Amino acid sequence: MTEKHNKYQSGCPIAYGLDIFGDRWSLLVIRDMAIKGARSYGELLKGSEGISTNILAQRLKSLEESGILQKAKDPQNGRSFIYSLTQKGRDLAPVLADIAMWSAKHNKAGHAMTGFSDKVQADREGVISRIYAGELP
Amino acid sequence: MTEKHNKYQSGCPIAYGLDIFGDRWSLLVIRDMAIKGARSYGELLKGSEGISTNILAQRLKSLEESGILQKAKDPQNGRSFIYSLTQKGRDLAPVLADIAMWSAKHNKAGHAMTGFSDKVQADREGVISRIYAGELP
DNA sequence: TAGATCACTTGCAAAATGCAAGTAGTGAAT
DNA sequence: ATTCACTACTTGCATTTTGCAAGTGATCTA
Repeated sequence: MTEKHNKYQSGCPIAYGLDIFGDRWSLLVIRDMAIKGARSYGELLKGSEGISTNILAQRLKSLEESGILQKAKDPQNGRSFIYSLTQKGRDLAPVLADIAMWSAKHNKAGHAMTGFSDKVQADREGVISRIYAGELP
Repeated sequence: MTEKHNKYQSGCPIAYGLDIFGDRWSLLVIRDMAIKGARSYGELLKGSEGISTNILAQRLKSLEESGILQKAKDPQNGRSFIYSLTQKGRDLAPVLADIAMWSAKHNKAGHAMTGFSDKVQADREGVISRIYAGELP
């Protein structure tokens, strides 16, 4: 795995993160894996608010190259692959948690998927440590 | 201020956040205001890793419409404006802090602007509460 | 009152995105 | 053994967004 994505490299830690997941879809893919337990291409395609298939393929490749996730053959089904977050990917749990808390506070129109916001607000640390451990929050 | 940006509206709290700041530049603008204390168009233009002027203008408008920041005339200088984060914008401090902590852990090549990472690692809560209060971390 | 500042806007090329359709390698059923 | 379906993509092309360079207009400054 090689670090790429250095298009905007500046040494700033915020910019480093954005260089990897600072686009419309990457964090949604990570969310689907971390929070919803999505593991296959098909699940991710259905999960991410209508991401198109070419963009999903591109993001998966890019996130794999950045060490956020890994791809393995499904031993149960030869035509399918299993995507899973690496520790580097699971370490983004606090970011997901804080965005959810921020939205819970500021999105007055929110209604769907409040489950995660609720869990985070009730027990932020517990949610984060479950994601760290590779479990569902 | 009207809530727009509902292009991808799904009700998910993560998607709500990404809808507002899920692009290459918005969080960098917010970072420059929250962490570096940037207040004018010119400072933001110089601060954000080479953002182009049309994109900066666009983002400032969009972030203002989303209630993240506000724009006021500079009473000292009639040709200049003062941009400042609203509480909604300052509430993103934990997100910035966690991205910085994540990068500190995973970006082995990092060197510039480690000051913020160091501060966050030493005293995350202090950094966040100073940003909440509108101070520099 | 001429020149510099500041905050943009405009025009155009280049890149990223979105959509629809197609492909390749299994697996399952006949 | 062959057809059909499933899974994970790839490809082509139109649309949208971005990036760069240059230009505009309203202050301030000398």
